Amino acid sequence: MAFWEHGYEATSVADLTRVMDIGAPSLYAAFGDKRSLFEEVVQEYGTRYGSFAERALAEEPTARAGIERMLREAAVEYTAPGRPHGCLVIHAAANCSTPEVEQSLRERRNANIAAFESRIRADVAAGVLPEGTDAAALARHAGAVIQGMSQQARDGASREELESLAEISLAVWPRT
Amino acid sequence: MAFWEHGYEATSVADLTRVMDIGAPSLYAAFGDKRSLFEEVVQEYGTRYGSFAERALAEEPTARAGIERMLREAAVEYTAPGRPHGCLVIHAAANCSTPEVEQSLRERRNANIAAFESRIRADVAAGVLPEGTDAAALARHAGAVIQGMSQQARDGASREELESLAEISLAVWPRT
DNA sequence: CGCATTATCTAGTGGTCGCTACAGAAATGA
DNA sequence: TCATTTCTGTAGCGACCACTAGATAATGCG
Repeated sequence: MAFWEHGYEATSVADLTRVMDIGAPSLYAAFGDKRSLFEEVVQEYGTRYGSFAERALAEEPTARAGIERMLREAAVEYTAPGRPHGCLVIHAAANCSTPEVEQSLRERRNANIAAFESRIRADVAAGVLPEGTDAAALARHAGAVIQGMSQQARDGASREELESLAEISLAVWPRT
Repeated sequence: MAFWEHGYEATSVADLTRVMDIGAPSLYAAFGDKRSLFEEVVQEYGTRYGSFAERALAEEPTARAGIERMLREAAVEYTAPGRPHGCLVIHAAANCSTPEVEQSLRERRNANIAAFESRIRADVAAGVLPEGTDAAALARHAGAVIQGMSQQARDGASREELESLAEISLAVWPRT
């Protein structure tokens, strides 16, 4: 939660020991160092809060339906009361002076866009989407919309505002 | 440049004195403190690098043409060689523990989206865009695309990739 | 109970942060 | 040329950073 809200670098070990209500030595005994704790937090975040994206992509019958559901759920997730707004993976390592941490989350973001693209390509191959569809651009656009939604959630946008943003963004898909 | 690349907080005064090649006391005599120097840098950035957005919006005859040009120019600006990728206003105050700095850039971002919206509303009022156009959603979408482009530029996307992203995003506009 | 082991707390490590007192250098005016 | 003023470089301020050694408390086991 602290990493999520304030990012990797702006969250001090003193902050962590306070919110976890343990002493610093216990933290280091349990997790090794701050970096390792952060990696575990990222993984936990991925399974608990960030999994809606791949679930939507896997469960819906088409790429377009998957990304539509993903964006709609993102509007809800990113503005959920009682937890930090936006996405940890997108923001927590911004302006981080530990290159490994920054790189780790960067790879996650790029992997997500690559997953969009391959899902779209599969639909093109299956004839669900027209032949000339620019899968890479469509994937990058979905990624940009999600990243922008996360940013705007942090900047105070409401769930409704993000939902109408998500909905209008679906107009980029080829008309079938 | 240093603030642009590493953000407000991750750029230390020692970094600044090194790249500016002056002593710390000279820096404080000239700018007051780190915050004031940052504000001046933001203003300088706005007039030198960030002005393409409002220029595009002001010079093009329609909202759609303005935002199209803005997005295309953003693809070039955000990947220009020899300077940091992405937008200072979008990234430099991320995860910043000085609330005033974070708030200052947040207001700039929200003001940009508000400017998009009022430009779109003007076109709706003038009959250039259809009556039922959701100006707020269209504006937020353009903001999300620009923010996502900036993020992806930082994550290594090329100019061409951002250009095709920008182009495909234009499909959200009502067909005339 | 007595002892060994584990966990936790206190206190402090060296380092860096933003920022500044102070002394010496450079520039200015007469 | 000298006195005064402005600037700059050194050196260091207290605060906080991630991290840890050593003392103390809690626990498991015979």
